[in-house]
Amino acid sequence: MPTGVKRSSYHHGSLREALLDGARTLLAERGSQGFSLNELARRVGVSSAAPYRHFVDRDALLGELADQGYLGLRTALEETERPSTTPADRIRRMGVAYLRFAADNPAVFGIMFQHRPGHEKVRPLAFQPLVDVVGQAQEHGDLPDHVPPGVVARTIWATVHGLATLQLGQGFVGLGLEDSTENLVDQALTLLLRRPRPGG
Amino acid sequence: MPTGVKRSSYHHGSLREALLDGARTLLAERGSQGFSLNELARRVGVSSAAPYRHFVDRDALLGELADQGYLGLRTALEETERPSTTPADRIRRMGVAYLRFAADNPAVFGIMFQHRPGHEKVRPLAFQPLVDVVGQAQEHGDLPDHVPPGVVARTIWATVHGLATLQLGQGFVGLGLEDSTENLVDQALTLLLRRPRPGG
DNA sequence: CTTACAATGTAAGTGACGCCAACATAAGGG
DNA sequence: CCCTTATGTTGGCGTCACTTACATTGTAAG
Repeated sequence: MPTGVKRSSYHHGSLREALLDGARTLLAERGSQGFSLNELARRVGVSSAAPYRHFVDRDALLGELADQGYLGLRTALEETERPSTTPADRIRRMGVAYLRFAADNPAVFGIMFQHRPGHEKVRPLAFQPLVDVVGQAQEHGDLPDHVPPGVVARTIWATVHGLATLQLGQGFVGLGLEDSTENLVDQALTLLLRRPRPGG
Repeated sequence: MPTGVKRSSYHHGSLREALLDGARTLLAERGSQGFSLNELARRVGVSSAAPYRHFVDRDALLGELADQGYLGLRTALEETERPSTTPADRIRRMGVAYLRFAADNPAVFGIMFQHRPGHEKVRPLAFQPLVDVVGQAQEHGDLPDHVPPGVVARTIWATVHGLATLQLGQGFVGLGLEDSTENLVDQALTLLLRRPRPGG
């Protein structure tokens, strides 16, 4: 039964999924600060105590959304694969995809990177695609290979993650450096990658 | 009159400063999520309505702490100056100072980079020392000079900021890449700076 | 000095919040 | 069919941010 639709029976039928779906849109509207479990229950058409049958508390629900966010981020990074391009280009596309994901899901992105125990399990999954491509870029000569790929990937991740969080928090406003997402990523990664970008 | 000390007179005398001081320690204990204006008022020994004589709402108080945080971050970056070292080394020390600031003031750091209108004025102040040193590093040949210093500084900032936020959120846990703050910054900036670090 | 006023405190209350305990209803297996 | 378990509801607790009306004090003009 879809979110927000009145039900006739006492039991909802698929409340857990309805809560997760409703939480995503409520988060998009109100942000992670303004998110309210009571309002979510109200929208789904259920009492304010019902969600506690499916999630131990508010943080457990948000944590589940974060876990799903890691999977979504991973597939977003994986989907940057294209036939016959260089690893360096793939890294650029991953960076852009990362910023896009953050811009499209700002609240979930924020929750993903607050410290909540348990995320150490699922976060490496989103990190792995980058490590793989960095290894390829090292073989291809686009990145120094005297450093383990994990360390290089961590640096690239930090750079892209920093761009994403600063952009979300309007960190670049007021510096006189207005740029598009693509330029932001390009200018940053050009300093890290050894070869200049093919298109410029 | 210091925080938490009982007063005899009806008026506090310096409530505004006492609130800001108490807020810093309360934030350190509870984090920005668990921070409560009521508890702050209780600790300072004043009614829960009193803070509203000095701050329009909770966010205004936190915003003021964020503004002070920008000034503190700026001085932390400025204090990395040493006689007779290279600009590249100065950049490394700035990076370490940035991570230290974040680790020492995690809640304030988090508040600083959430989007709150007004911070566009004071944030460039903390950004400026880095821009200056990047310009020197370009003249010194440690960074490419065919790109404006602001753009290079933005990339370095993003990298260091990413390291800081990921470290705060335990982002590197579970990756099998445990490192000290100094190593984290060194390994990242070595990829950005052209010359290898003198010590290694 | 007094008296008016502005600044700064309190008390009490509002609606929303997260969460809990006790109870009601339904679903499903023996 | 009945009994257990899962999954809802009602009502309530304590806390929160914030407001309104009132109390107290510092200050400065008459």
